[in-house]
Amino acid sequence: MHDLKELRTKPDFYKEKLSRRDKSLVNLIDEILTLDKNKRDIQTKADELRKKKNEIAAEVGRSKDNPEKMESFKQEGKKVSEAISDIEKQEMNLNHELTTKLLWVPNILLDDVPQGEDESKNLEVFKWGEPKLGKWIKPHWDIGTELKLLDFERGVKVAQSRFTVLTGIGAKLERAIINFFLDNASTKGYTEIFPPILINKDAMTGTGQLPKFEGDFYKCENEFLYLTPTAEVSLTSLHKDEVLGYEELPIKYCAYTPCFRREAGSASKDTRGIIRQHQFNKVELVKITSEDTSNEEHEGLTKDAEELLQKLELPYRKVLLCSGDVGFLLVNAMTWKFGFLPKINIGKLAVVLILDLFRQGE
RNA sequence: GGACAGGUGUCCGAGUGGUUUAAGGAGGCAGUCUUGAAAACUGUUGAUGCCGCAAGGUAUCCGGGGGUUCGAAUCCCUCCCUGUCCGCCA
Repeated sequence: MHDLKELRTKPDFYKEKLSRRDKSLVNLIDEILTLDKNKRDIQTKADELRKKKNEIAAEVGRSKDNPEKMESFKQEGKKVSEAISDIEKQEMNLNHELTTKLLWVPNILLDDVPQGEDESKNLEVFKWGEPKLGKWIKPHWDIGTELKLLDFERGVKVAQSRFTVLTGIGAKLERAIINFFLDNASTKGYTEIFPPILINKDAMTGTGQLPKFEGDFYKCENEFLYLTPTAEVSLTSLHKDEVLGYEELPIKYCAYTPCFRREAGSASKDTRGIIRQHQFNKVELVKITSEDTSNEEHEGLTKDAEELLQKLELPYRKVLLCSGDVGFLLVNAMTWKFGFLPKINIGKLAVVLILDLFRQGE
């Protein structure tokens, strides 16, 4: 969540930066500023009333020996309390509306993000290897089924469509890749973490997943827990509410978790095969850095991840996403387009500014 | 799932409805003493919002939320968390 005070002090800066994503965000900022003004007015009024309440309550205490006087103070106090209760309701509504709106303000993009509305303006920055095309080309769902690596029907039997069962070599391959990624990360100095798979609401909100993506997650009934959509949530929340010294940075974490997404609203998109699953496995790399080393740490992280593709001899193109294509939480994003299937992202790498999650230490 | 005990400031810890301030201690900071340090003594020391040019004022904060009351850390309800014991069980 953005700092309201910052936003109040330099609204034009925010408007300019945010309109790179979407012009309508300017209006959102204006709405927030108006709400903020109202909230502060109401709060001042409420403070005055509460002061009066405190004074009257003290008078009641002092007039113990005088029942008549005491009674009259009590009556007065009652009236003030009622007025406070009214105004506090307004205060609460305004506050609620204000934080909700604030949570809907996306992160500010870094300057190097190319301007553009859709993926046609994305910028290819690097290319590695050449895809080898042959007559034997088949879609992965055919190969997977024929070699008995993937079983789509039985996934439905156990769960639902878009839950796929990996069998035999397929299961072993999945496990091997996870191990390969984790081991590689360990040699690069990332501390391996095995986090909880269920995540509480605070962590989900702190990392910006909520309220924007509510509906995209699986949620436990009668519990305030969500199935993790990405290990990023738990890894960055590990240090929630902590003050970190510069000497502790950068902190480097890696984690394997299964990830769960409802993929609501994307019913007809990339449904075939294992591209867009409700449950998938991911090895996540996270660095917590100071602002001044952020860029070089990001570059290092990119390299660490890219090395895996090269070791696996997978040709790829590295693409910098444009302003219209960068996700809500991200300040910039690099994505790897895999082989000759231009539509498929095999990974996305981004600088994520988690505002409100860390306080800056001295 | 059941029973009990807890959750108070940077930390420890007192506080079962009221007189201006959440007692006291530790730690931190400043000072006195000392060649210097330690000890001792004295003083000081929270966060956040709002108003104000400022000095300052004011409100909120005792796990979260709600309620009772003129007044709540304190009483009631509810949820979360921690500990101990019991039951159940992949």
